[in-house]
Amino acid sequence: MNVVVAQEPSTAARGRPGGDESRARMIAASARMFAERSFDGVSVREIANAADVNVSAVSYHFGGKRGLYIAALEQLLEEMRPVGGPVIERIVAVMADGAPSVSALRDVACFVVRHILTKMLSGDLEPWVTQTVLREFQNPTTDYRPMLDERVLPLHKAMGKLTAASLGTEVDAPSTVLAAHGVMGQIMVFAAARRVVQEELGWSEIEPAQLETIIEAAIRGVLGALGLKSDPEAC
Amino acid sequence: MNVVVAQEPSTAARGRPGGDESRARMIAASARMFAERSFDGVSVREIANAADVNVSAVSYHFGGKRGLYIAALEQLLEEMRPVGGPVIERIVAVMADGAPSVSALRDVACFVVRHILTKMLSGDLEPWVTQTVLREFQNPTTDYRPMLDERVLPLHKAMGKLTAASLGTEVDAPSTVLAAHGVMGQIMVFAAARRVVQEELGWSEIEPAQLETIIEAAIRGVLGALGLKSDPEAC
DNA sequence: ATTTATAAAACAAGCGTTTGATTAAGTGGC
DNA sequence: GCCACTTAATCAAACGCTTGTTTTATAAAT
Repeated sequence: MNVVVAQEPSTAARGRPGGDESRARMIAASARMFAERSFDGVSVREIANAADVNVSAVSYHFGGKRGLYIAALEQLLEEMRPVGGPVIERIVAVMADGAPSVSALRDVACFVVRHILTKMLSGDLEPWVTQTVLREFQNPTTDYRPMLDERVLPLHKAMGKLTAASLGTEVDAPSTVLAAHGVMGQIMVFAAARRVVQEELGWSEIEPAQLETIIEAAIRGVLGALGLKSDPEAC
Repeated sequence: MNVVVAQEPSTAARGRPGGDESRARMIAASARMFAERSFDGVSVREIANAADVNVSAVSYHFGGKRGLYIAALEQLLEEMRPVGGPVIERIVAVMADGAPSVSALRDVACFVVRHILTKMLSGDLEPWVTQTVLREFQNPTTDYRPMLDERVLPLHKAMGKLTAASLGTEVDAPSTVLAAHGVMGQIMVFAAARRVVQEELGWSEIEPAQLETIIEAAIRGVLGALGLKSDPEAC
């Protein structure tokens, strides 16, 4: 996780410096631990050790363990922005000019699959970031509500528009919403099952060649599910 | 979760009775709690309260919290048997007579989708049972290894056979394995996202009519992804 | 002198497990 | 049939440890 330390404005701050760095280290260390072991599986002392701060720093800077947890989620939310943003923009753009052609729909569908899988499976995002998203998707909680509201559902809305245009159904029809979920399922399953896939195919890492194989398989499936000509080589 | 209490043989046991009932109640209460809040999020005292036993009963009967945890997982494993078993049998059966026809492949694919979704989304399995499976699929752990080895991977192997026959690819080719994952993703996404789907479509419960709508959408998507004629009404 | 941050120590609460006593059953001798 | 003994299960209390938070002192800056 890349954590940006806020640059102070030119007016000098008073007091002992270093709080920004400490807060950043605590957020970075804890975000990963919370993602991997969830809230109760991580102790304040472990976070403090990993972040190289005193154990009381968590209460001092964040008001307590839960405050740090919320701060870490907000950081994750920010990290997720480049995943769905471009997809939504591309889908909205292709719809802007009236009913898009089959060719245009295929191009968008190909882009969607390629972009999301590249973001999720290459080094851009750590695996546990996508794990956190998937867990929230599966079991929505109050804590992660913004993740759902601001990242997942808008992406789903956009996918619904692409699906409606491809299948010739109404955007808000249940069959469209469900088909869009099916399409997302075909993409997200590779994030969810990345370790299982690696084990089954004997891949120690997902290198660019393997990523391309996954993208191609996913494109074929998604085009097929959308009723578009499923020939990924044309992408 | 239906927990069966072992019937004692005709020879009477010595000692105070009731241990079987207490163990069953502890397993049932804890399985759900572990699924919802994972191991560290549940305390022995909470389990004891929910199961109406003394707190020391966990250590007495199971050797401790972790022993109970393992026992609960084994129970879940048993619960999952009727989900994948019939699917594997059906796929194996259709392959037994050489290359199946497209019509036969469609029938099997329809059955697979209908069976799995019916098991997962109707009252047959509690939502948190499927949540546990999905969590293990996403983040395989030592604890859940049998769930993966004995339930999930065999089902995936069978799905790979169906996929290879449908797409005309080699069973063990990476593209087949990945396409099979895509197909499973299209089905499992409805278990994973059941709460999100309910919220989006305004469904308070997934009644039989809604379940049928989901099944139909999933069948259409799966048939499309498998390159089979995607007309679910023919199922 | 003030403000901000850090550190060590302590606190109260909860944790999982153990201990010793009690209860509820069955068994065998008389 | 009654009683003593054995076995299995349950109970309340206690234990040692870990938890998140607070307190007080110290350090580093303006």
